[in-house]
Amino acid sequence: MARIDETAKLFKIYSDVTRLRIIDLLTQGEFCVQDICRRLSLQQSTVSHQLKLLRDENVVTRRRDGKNVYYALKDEHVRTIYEMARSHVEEC
Amino acid sequence: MARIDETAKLFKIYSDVTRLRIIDLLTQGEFCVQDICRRLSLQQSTVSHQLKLLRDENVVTRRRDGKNVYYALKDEHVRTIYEMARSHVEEC
DNA sequence: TTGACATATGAAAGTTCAATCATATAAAAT
DNA sequence: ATTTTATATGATTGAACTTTCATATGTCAA
Repeated sequence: MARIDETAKLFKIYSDVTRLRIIDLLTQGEFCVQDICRRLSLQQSTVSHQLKLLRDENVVTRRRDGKNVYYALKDEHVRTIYEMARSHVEEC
Repeated sequence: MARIDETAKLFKIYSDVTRLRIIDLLTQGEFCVQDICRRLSLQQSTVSHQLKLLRDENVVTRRRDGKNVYYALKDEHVRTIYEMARSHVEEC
């Protein structure tokens, strides 16, 4: 039962369009918050809130460099999950 | 953009504990609505509503036999996605 | 040390979604 | 035909989630 809860949680973090757009961008590399805002036309607050959720679920890593904070996908796992889902969607 | 929307939708259908419990049960075979209710201790209405969502997203198939309606996982795709997510959770 | 820029975060507002209730439809049994 | 059993579904309520607004925190430059 706890296993199913965890699985639902895994799917949930990827189930929001804003978060998925951020993840999609991060497949291209590391970006700071501003970059993400500009590229995706999102408010800074929205992005920071979603990045916090992604961080809490170990989807992204955080690195501060001066005033900027850079985010990147945590590991290949994340990339794999995203790519797999994307390719599954293509097939339909 | 439409691709990302579709991907989010795919993740969303798997992101609810009740739906995931139903999917988990259906990995064992075909069950009618009542069976699902009994096995998972859920109300008939709850189960029917969730089965409708799963049907709309092509996760399950429906087969009527007399008064009963039997549901099963639509294809191996669904099984693959679920198994993959589960095994990913195990690793953490 | 003050001002400017970047990010984070609490609270309120807005939105989506699941469970429940009531009821409709469908099939079989009497 | 009517009752019983199984399933589906519209409407409502309540909870969970996302966005926005306002503001706080952190870093650098002047």
